[in-house]
Amino acid sequence: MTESVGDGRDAESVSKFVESFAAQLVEAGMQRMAARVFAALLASDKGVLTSAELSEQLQISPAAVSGAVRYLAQTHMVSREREPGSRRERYRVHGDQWYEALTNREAVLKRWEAALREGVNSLGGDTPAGRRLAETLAFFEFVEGEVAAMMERWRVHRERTFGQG
Amino acid sequence: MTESVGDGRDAESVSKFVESFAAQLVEAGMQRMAARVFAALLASDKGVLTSAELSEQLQISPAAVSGAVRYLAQTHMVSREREPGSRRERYRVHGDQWYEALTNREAVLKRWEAALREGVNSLGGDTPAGRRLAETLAFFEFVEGEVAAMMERWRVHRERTFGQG
DNA sequence: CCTTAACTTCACAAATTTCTGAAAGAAGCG
DNA sequence: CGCTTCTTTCAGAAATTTGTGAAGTTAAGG
Repeated sequence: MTESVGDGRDAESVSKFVESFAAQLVEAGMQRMAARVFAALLASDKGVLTSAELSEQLQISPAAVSGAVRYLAQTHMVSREREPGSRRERYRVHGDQWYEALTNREAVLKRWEAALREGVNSLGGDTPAGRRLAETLAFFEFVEGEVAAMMERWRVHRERTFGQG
Repeated sequence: MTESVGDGRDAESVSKFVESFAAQLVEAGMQRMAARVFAALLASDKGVLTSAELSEQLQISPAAVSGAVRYLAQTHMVSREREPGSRRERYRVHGDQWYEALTNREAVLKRWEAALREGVNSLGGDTPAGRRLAETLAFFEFVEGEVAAMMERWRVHRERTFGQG
């Protein structure tokens, strides 16, 4: 029998996964603590952990958990719940919702598009640079539409492969 | 008539675009100098600038240009050329190639997938957490395939909209 | 209401990243 | 071949980011 994290899983394996997956997320630009918290939730039994559990499992201060969760909630990677009749908060990864958060990046795309649109206007759509910016803008607009369709196909594919989990 | 950058475009407008677009890229995780260099190339007349031009236009040291270009070349966002018979190097954005660089991120996805696969193995595919990781892995594999198809559709769409630029 | 458990905010110390000037390294040109 | 011009590397100063302890805030439970 292996040592347990409290819910019966192998603490060593969990930690190893959490750290290596988090490292990849960090490399892709996510804040370190946010990445670790997210990975820990992914690897948890129910996809739910309390602030205290995260603090202990990851060996970080409650302040760090708070900051990480704020970021993750803002970007819709996790949701926060309050158990009724308790001041203990629980954080959850919701399969369906974080895929979208990860791929959509609506807000980011929108801001890129805004900057490009301004560029096209001020440089003029009839200059070589203006045309290049316009084409880039068109690319992002295209991608935006495609991603929506792709997520729909994923939902279908997922249903078929995993049943309605 | 507006002041010029040397090739006849309005220096003020160009700079404004470069800085605001670069700022968005930085927010999305790109290094600041790399983002500025890339934006400057996008907004340049021919999509080509020399090291010296970048250095002067962005008010940064040759060393900073060197570092930024190294990053951009590694990630295939720009290509470097050397004019034959000169030790002056030129850097170029190649419409077609940087779209792919931006969307593909093959290497990144592959590493995420590797970390997830290890997680599934060590936690066991029959545990709740293992199943969650397996589903996440399936999602990335799905996305990987979709992106390739999407880029193909973009090429067609682009051809129709902009002609064979 | 008052106590107390839990989360959040804040100021600061530590670590990391970023950019520069200077020196070293290529490569054309005489 | 050495000179000159351009690029890269490197060590360090400066700025930014990160995580913590401590104080502050909110709300449950007596």
